[in-house]
Amino acid sequence: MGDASERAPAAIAQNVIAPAVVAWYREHRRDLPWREPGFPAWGTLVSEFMLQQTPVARVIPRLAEWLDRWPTPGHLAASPAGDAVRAWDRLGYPRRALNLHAAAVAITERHGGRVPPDVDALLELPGVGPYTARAVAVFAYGLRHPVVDTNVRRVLARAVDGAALPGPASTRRDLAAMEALLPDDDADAAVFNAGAMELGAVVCTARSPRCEECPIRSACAWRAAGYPAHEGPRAPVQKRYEGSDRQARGVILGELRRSEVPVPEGALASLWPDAAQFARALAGLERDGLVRAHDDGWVLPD
DNA sequence: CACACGTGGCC
DNA sequence: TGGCCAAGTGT
Repeated sequence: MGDASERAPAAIAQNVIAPAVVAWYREHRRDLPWREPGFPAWGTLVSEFMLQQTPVARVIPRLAEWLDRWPTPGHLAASPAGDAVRAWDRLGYPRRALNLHAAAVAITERHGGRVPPDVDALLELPGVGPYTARAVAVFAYGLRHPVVDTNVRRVLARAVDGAALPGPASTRRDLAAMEALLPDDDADAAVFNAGAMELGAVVCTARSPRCEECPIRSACAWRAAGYPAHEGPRAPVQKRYEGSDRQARGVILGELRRSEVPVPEGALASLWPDAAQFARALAGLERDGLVRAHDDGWVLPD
């Protein structure tokens, strides 16, 4: 008896949620650069790197500059990694720039300069995890995979689980939950993935969701339950940034980005009041490959 | 699995 | 003001 009673809810959800999200997306999608027809797979990969934890609005101008300067993986691979870190500017988490450069080198050396379409090959690239690999496979190549980001996790938590917010992320469970809703057709599946992300980004938002505008409100388990408040473990609160090691790293790297010549360690140290913390931050940057020791001080990597 | 990892905008 | 949040990944 398990089969029918367990499969039925998923089948119903797939028949209701996906078509509604797809129809809504076709009507309401934002015009974003990476959604333009003919946008290259390389552009998709670059945009996904930039979008890892950085808001869309801040990514758009940097992405355009980046692709103008490095229109293919080969172009980026031929530049020093430090140039990538500089061009990354203030997008945050600068090791993403380093990873993107390393990915460009790997693509050039192992994939003939073409961004690979398979999830497994993408996962082997530095800085590419479960989200980015599937996003590229789906949005750049139209393959059928579930794509789960923070927006999708929230939509699923509400619409399917009836919870205000997602619990702790579990890649395996989250992918299975999205897979259960995914249309069979490749193209429909890709649009549904994009639509679920878009829905979470503009309607089913973390704070003040606009449920009146939601295309799946009639199927939403959270709504049916009366919008219960979040219970259970809260996501770990981000540590204070002021005075943190992260801020110290940011100050050091900012100075090196700005300079075309090696910066003496003393000059860097003068930028941070706590000497021990400065030393820790600099050592961490060196360990991450974001800075390199030079005869006359410190520089960005080659 | 928990935590480190930048930066800026919003309420 | 200060906490929360943003198309995650690596360890």
